[in-house]
Amino acid sequence: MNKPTGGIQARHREETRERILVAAERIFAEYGYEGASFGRIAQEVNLPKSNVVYYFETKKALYRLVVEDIFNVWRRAADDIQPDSDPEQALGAYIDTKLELARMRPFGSKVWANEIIQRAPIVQDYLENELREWTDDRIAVIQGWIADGRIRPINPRNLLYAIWATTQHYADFTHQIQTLNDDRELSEAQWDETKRAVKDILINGIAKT
Amino acid sequence: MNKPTGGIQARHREETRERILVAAERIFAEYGYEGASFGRIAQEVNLPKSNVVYYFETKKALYRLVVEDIFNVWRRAADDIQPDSDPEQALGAYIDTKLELARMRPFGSKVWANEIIQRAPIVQDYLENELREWTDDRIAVIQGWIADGRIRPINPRNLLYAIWATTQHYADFTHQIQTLNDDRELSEAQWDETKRAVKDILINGIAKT
DNA sequence: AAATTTCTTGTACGGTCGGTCAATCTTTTT
DNA sequence: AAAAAGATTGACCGACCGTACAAGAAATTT
Repeated sequence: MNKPTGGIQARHREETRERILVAAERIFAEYGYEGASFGRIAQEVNLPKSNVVYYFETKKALYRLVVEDIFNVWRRAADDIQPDSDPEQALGAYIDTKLELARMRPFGSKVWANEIIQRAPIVQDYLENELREWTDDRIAVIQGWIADGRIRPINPRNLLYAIWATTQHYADFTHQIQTLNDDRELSEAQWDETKRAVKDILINGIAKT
Repeated sequence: MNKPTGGIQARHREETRERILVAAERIFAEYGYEGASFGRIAQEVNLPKSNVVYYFETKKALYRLVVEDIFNVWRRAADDIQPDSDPEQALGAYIDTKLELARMRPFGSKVWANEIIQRAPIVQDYLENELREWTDDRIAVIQGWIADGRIRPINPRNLLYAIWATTQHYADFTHQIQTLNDDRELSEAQWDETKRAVKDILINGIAKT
């Protein structure tokens, strides 16, 4: 299906689609599903509205691609949570990666948050299948760590939620955090400190004494 | 300004305003600011659209009242965080109250989340003033606890964010949590377990060893 | 180079929305 | 009971939105 480079047209097509997807992620994040419009997205990428429609057919289809993408990125971030990993190391790396994603892909996170807040009208099937399965797997791993006495017996589900909540907070609530940081973006040093502190708080909560 | 009971009209007025506000909180939460409409809110309370408009003039004004309300409820929840409180007790009570609010007022939390995600187009002044001041006060208290060696030296700001993120997650992501709970609401027992687990994870992260 | 496919773009349409307005009804004030 | 103030409601308007469509331009295939 994938011609090596494709003709001029095929290459251009992919570039344009990608540009639109990036813009759409931002617009959906900042205006919500209803508030976002083809018009605004088109303006963002300097194309006529009808051209954007040509590439993605419907608003819903475009939105779905954006939501699925961030979900898959997050899923990959937890690949290292395995039965034979060192718990503190694996969870620490997971937190680091999630925070890195909060920084680099804040709009995707916001779109996801919006979708869930509104009861997943578009991607409920994703939750029922991929997310549920994936979550149960991770919980089983953590359960195993507890059974082996490698971490304190905390509720794995609530631990996972705490990690998701805390890491995604730095994406979804960026604006609030910046306002409380004298309206300035977090500096490199502040991000490092955040990673340190989040791991400190969450992982200290599970480590064997 | 407050006549004891007011006439029939005044009492009815307050009742109607309150009914509309409750409905609006839900509709704004589930559809977002743009997705919510006077029409939908009116339908919810069984009134003609023009009557709802009569009471609140503009959509923005109605929305603002909803957002300010949840903010004030949250603010009151932290009254016990004082220099001479016992840190673990005070933070534990704060977490309990925030989780109770996540359960009882999930829509308010969702509206707030939406507003922040979209960069606070309506209540930015609130963030710059009330929120900033209030937050700095709480941070100063926690800083004091650390200076007195009553808790481990964690970054107070990140601790506060972790508490907000984790507690509000149970409101904002209710739908995801329910989906991962076999599409069922959390039971009384599960809420108790959640309170226990969240305090366990977060407070264990700060306690002196 | 002719035929075909893909892309670009302006126009138009049916629908919804926030908000206005005037007519009517109800309550309160005088 | 007359007058004034407040509440209810349906009709309406201009703006915007998602989407369909047609016609031409560009690239690809034959």
